[in-house]
Amino acid sequence: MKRRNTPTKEAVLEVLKTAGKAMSQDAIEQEIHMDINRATIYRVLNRFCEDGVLHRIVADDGKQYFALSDKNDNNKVSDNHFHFKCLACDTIECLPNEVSFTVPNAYSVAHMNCVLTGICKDCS
Amino acid sequence: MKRRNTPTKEAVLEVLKTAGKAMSQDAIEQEIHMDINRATIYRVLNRFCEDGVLHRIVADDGKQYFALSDKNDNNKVSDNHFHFKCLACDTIECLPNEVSFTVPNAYSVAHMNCVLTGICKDCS
DNA sequence: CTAACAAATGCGACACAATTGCATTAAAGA
DNA sequence: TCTTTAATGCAATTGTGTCGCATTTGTTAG
Repeated sequence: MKRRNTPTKEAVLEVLKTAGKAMSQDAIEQEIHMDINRATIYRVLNRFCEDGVLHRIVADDGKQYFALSDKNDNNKVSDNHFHFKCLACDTIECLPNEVSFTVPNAYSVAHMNCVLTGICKDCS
Repeated sequence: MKRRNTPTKEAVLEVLKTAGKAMSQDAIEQEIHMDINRATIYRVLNRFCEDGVLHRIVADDGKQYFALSDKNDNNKVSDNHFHFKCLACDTIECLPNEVSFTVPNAYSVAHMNCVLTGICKDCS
């Protein structure tokens, strides 16, 4: 199952890079100046998540948002940071802060999804 | 808009108290031994959230889960804790750990939704 | 350059969570 | 008991995300 380069993939990545924020499928579709099917965009986004290019955030509106994964020096993906959803401009951005937590004994954590909601610097 | 006591409200609260965990609408409906409409359960849950009796967690499956709000000594609601969703038994519980975080200047936080996913103590 | 294979796409239908409008029922106070 | 209006049931609707299947297109081998 080798991946192929397609105009759709490039366009989606380009939009996300330009925005510098997490975006939902419909926001991406609006921003792309091409006619791409909804299902295709979802499939592209899901593949990017599988490949570690993007990571998925589920906001408290129940919707999925996608943002570029930042890789550290060892090229290891690290997405254990907080996300911030602004109530005013309705965007989601990745905060630099790492999430620090401890869990009780015998619990093991595979994944985290932490979203803070409020007013961002541009809207305050 | 004064609230009234109804069998539905009592039943929903009872189920959540007994479970001691966060539950979704369909899980609550299954557990209640009455025939209550889906929309009604949602309305009851939403009212409880408005009144601070329950708090709402949105898991990374995009679904809403509801749990009793724990109030501290001053009867002030404090729901700034982590939630843990077990992949094995598919339940969500409130962890005792408070979420500690800092946000960049000029950001203000109104609400948080932090869910850790993994294997809980009963399933490991 | 062409042919062949399989990944990617478009389209429509579908599944599911959650909400809403409206008519009806029932809780609570007078 | 009567009145008021919050709460409920029902059906329809909205919105997000997925899936099956036929078609297109990227990639590689010859």
